[in-house]
Amino acid sequence: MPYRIAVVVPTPAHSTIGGTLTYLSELPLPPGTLVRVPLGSREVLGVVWDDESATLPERDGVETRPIAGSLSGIAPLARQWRQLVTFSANYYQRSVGEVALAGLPPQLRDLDAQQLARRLKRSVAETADAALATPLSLTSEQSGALATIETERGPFLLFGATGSGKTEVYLQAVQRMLQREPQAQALVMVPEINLTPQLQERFVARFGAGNVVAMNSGMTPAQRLRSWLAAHGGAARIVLGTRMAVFASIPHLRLIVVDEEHDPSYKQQEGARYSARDLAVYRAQLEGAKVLLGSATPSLESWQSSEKGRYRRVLMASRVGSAASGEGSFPTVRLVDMNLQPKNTVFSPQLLDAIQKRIALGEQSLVFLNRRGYAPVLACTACDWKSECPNCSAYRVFHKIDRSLRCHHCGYTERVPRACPECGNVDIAPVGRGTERLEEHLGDLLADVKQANGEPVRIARMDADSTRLKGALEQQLASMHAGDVDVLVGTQMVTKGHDFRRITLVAALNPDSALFSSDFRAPERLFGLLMQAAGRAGRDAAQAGASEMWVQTGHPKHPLFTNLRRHDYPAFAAQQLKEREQAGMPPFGFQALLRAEARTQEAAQAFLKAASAAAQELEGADRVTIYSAVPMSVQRVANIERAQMLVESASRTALQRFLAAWQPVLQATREKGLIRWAVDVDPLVI
DNA sequence: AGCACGCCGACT
DNA sequence: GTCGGCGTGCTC
Repeated sequence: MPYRIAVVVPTPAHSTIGGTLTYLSELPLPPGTLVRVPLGSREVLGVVWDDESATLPERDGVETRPIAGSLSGIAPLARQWRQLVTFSANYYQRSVGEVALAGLPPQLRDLDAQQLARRLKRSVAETADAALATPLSLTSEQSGALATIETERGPFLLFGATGSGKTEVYLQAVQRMLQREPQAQALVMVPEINLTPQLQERFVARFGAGNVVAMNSGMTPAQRLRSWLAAHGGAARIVLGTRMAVFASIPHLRLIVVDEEHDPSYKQQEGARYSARDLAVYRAQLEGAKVLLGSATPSLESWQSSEKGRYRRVLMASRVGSAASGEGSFPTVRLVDMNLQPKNTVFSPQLLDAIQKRIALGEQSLVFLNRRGYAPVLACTACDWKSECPNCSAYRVFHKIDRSLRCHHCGYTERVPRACPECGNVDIAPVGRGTERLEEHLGDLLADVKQANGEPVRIARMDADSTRLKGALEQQLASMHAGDVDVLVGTQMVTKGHDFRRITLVAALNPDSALFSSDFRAPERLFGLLMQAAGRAGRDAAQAGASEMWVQTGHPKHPLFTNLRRHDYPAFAAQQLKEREQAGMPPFGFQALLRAEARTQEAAQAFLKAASAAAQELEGADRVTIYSAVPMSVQRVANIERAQMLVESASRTALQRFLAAWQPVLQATREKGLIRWAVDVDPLVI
């Protein structure tokens, strides 16, 4: 007598299958069991789900089919994991099956029963521990932070300056928890895949390779399966990964660490657009685990939560190794008023002079500019031709190294034409500058400058282009550490995490665009970026007081810089939060975006307008504001037109209710030429 | 998302 | 006369 079971299958959000499907099974399978089921003409991986009201009605004419098999070697996924998936699917407006299957390693789908059994056996076999590094001794601030984390409930916002030793706090918080509970597991998340190797090294040195597994998108399918099985089986005590790791199956999860919690990389930007940081807080609550968010410049959302007491703020103000917690242990911020410089000055004489002094001292400088390539546009000097991308509403960037024009949106690349394609004029010139041109320009400016030993100055560049090849990043980092570079030019990539001990000067050349951006989060990002960049200078406490952060700006009196100068994040946050509150912006208001992609801009907007009109009829529509449909800032990418529409509410619950009611309406809305649409809840970029 | 079914152009 | 373009629609 077969049992009827509810199963979630991988279907995208707006297919008509949002809930569970009913299958037949000879055995009663508990929720969380992995099963293979027939779906249409193919066989897919599914998860047995809690049979509640979400099950789609079994319709006449559609026969209920038996499951094809179950993955009996793998323990069912825990109730808390299923709850996390269900919550995420509902909150971010996707199907449960899509979120569930996206959270599982892809190989689980592809391997047959024997292959899986082999992998399982192998994952159990290995646990050999090398000698473990001993914990570092702690500053009183670090000990205090640990004590708070031990004794209170959280969530915790570890507000720690760069260099204050947050990583050691994570390590010891994990260590204490693992020692206290023999089965306990920890999840440690980092924003970028680039940052995993160095953190992994530290965790492996402390806890042994057998206890630590990594999870990020750079791993091979086989590695991912291995890590997943080790975490799911409980053998891996520590899971270290990027945002996807928030969905890892960790049955005895007791502690979650979110490092650099303000980092926008925690927001997934395709498929289910979840915030791994927000889900970490939710998951901790589900599992009864502690959660620790760490940052020197927290997101204003988290900061506001700590102001209101929803999060417990833990402060670590001073750098490890500094004599006292005085201002002197942070780099001095020097603002250069570019209004006083000749127009189009790239390096002010003061900054150039300061860099030369550092070179003479044998110290390193870091110049950062958030734009890669040689020049963002190439233009004809005779007619109005510019290097537009034929497929996107954007300019192709000039890369001098391989004389190419590259579109950074769709990847379309061509060799630079010899002459203007419009008028034949041979004089086509770069406009503006990126890191390549900056490196070249700096080379000219410092051509006659020598190091103390009489050798010429060594300038290097580090950005997504220079580190594309495998091993290139590691090599560049190594030459920085070895002192083989005097001045490093780079994009924001260089400001993240890397521990450059010899840098004593950091310069931001032109950060002004963020001050007056239409994106209300631009100042928050800029402040974080500059604080991070400043944190690169003087990581060695001995030099910290003598190091400098230079900012060239046309607005030296701007409050953002005033607060930067004082290293005063709380004052910056207070000022920003006041503005946000007055404008009803997050975290005081809640937002969602409806995005549409279509053949034509008209079709994309027509869909949004129809959705808007239909929304007026819905219950709860009076508690949200729906703005007009507008083209996205880059309106066309790869010949697809894009438009979006903002929905706002003063209440998160009201917004959620509205979105849930809107979903079926959106699914029913057809528009000729529409390619796809998606809802982005709590969008980071508007 | 896949994968089918379904109706109109250039080829063995 | 068929192979194949990708437009709509379904999957327990």
